Amino acid sequence: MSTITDKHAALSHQLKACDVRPTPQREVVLKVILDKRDHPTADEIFARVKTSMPTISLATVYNCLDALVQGGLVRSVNFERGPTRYCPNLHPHAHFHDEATGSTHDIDLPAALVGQVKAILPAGYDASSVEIIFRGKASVQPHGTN
Amino acid sequence: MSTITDKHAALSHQLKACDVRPTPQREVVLKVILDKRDHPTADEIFARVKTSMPTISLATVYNCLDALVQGGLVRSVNFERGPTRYCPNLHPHAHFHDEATGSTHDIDLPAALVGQVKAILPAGYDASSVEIIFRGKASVQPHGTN
DNA sequence: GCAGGACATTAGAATTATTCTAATTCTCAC
DNA sequence: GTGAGAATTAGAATAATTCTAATGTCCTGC
Repeated sequence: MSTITDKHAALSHQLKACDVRPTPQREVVLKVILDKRDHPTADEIFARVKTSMPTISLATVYNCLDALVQGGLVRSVNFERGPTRYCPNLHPHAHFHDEATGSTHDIDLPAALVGQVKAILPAGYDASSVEIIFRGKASVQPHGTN
Repeated sequence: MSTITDKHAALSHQLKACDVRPTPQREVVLKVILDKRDHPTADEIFARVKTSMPTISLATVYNCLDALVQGGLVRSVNFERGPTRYCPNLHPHAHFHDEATGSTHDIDLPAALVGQVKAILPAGYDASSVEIIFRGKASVQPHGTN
């Protein structure tokens, strides 16, 4: 039982399940996002992927990320003027952007609150998604991630 | 009573009240944001300002916008990968981004809901601001703005 | 009323993030 | 195994924003 092969098979399977055609590049991109769940930018992902796949190009990283977002395997988040960041947490959650450190924390979002927030929309508005972003100062570390 | 002078005096006063040193450029930038409250980008603001002040530079528009945001006279909003947009609505409100038309609608935010949303933050998190962004389809026009 | 220092403006270059292009290569269904 | 469609690649192109350095403007203290 090769661990490498198992991981590969698992990732490949996960991609297929989401209608994303599995390729080595997509598997590695997904893997690095899952491995270090710290909301990396495309550039950071590119750097990490290059260590195990030095021939990958930045354009491919962008393409893979788009495919993964489309397939619902990762979420993209944007803060202010900064570059897009990617997040493997698929539970409904808000983001807290720590202004002091620049780090991003996931905040669990109770289903009830999502309903209440969507309820403020007047008739005629049909929201497919809601994004809640806090900005401020955190005196705790993100739980296991960043 | 010159209308032009009155408007100028009013804008100048508004800037001073917010600790933003009044300059002709800042007044015109603020004026165009207040006149057409449609969440314009810096480029759009630049184009509008140039009609009344053809010598202004884009860098100045960015500087003025930063000053106005600092002074709390306008809010900046970011959607996905798009350019930053500016909003003169100072009441607490969420944004609805219509995916079909690309237009942005302000959604009034009840104070109670803001409290409930902030209440989901665990101890150790101190949010200075919350931004709520909906994405979806609107079958109504924004009320007077866009 | 005016000199001086701090702050604002300008044009253009530079930077950053992202997308596009066109040629090559890979994946999967048959 | 083959072929059609999709993915990858490197590099150029674009878009949004910031930086730089020179010049101009505002307002305080005299």
